[in-house]
Amino acid sequence: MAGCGEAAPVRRRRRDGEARREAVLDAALDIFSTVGLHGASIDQIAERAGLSKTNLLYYFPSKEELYVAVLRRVLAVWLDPLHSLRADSEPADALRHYIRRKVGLSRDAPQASRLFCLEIVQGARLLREELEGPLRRLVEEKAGILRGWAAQGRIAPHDPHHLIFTIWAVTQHYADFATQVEAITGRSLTDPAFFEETVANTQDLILGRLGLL
Amino acid sequence: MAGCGEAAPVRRRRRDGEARREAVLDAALDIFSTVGLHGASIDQIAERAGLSKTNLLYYFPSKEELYVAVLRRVLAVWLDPLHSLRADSEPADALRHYIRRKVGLSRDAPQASRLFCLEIVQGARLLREELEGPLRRLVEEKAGILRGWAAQGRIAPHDPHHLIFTIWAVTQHYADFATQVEAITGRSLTDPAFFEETVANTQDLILGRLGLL
DNA sequence: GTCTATAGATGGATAGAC
DNA sequence: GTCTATCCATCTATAGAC
Repeated sequence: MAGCGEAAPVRRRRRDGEARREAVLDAALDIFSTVGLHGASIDQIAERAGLSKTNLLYYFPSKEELYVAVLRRVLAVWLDPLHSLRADSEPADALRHYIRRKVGLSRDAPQASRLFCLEIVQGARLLREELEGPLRRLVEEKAGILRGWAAQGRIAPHDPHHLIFTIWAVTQHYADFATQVEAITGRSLTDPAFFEETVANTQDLILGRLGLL
Repeated sequence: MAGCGEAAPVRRRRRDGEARREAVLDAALDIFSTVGLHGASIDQIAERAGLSKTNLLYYFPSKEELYVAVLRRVLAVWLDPLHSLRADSEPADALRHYIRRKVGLSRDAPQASRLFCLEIVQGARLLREELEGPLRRLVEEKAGILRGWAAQGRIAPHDPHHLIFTIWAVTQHYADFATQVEAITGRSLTDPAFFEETVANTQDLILGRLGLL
């Protein structure tokens, strides 16, 4: 056991493997969100990430496991803004802020939104437990806050589930259906004026519904 | 050339071939809307339609042409309700009716909505001309009607594009994200009470925004 | 960790008989 | 119009050298 150290392989920067995994996840998001799970090939993803197919399979054991890894990452980002709805906030401010963040995500992470959309539309085979467990609980908690505000007369009576779905539907539409929005209006969220219009329109819609305008 | 008639092949009911094509299109909609273009195999579609793979390829020359045929059929259904927005209607009635029809489509033809969604989310490679041509013109016409109503003071000032996108986003959400809606609420549009709630909620949202409540 | 080579399976599409 | 047989491309995943 003497003489260890000399024969050791070149040591790259620590966490280099982690960076490589991240690169693969980024590339996979790109591709999966454009052509779906079945339309993507490992080869294609590997090429975009700058490594070989075989090498990619060293980091992720199968295409499906890579896909799920990307999905989990996306879901975390996607759920994050909802946490900012707190019982002790001013309802109008909190909702304005939430809507702005959601539209911001549609602008800054449209691929994440699209991948999530593809998975849900196709039945969420690989995400079902996440939806029925953590997501359901989170929505229930936030619905409780909305009901509380309504009971205190701070916002108009309404169905909190439908309200939340409405916010999701409208804000994500500008990412998921960006192709259509652009075909019809010639504009997209990367245009700052269009972004602000979209935020304002959605805020007016929701706050109006709750008697906050 | 004498004696014709005896040797002729058994003549099936007229338009039998057409019925066969329809069966294939139905099966293809089922499958494509669940697993996407690339996730579907001709074999699978043929089996569901009750014929062989080779035979299917007799009716449709390739998988992609079959896919496009299904898409065109879907788009026609999808656009139809918008035609009912007419300048000579009463704004509140016309919008209520339009929203009810759209939610009705989400209940009765969710697969069509999902297939359309999948195609748009993935960039509408095979539908782009349809979007930039006919759809864009149709929306422009209806936006004109909304602007007219606003100019006459019959509805509040607003951006007609965003208004139309909002209606689409919310109504289609209940078809496209039905999995998520069901995971969270345990309910779906096939439940008549939930259907009516959804219609009423969307109508209130839109009519409220236009000062019609 | 990265490579070459290849196994093993699927699936789109065609040829040609009936 | 429908069938059998088959070709050929693609793609996932593994084996094994370095």
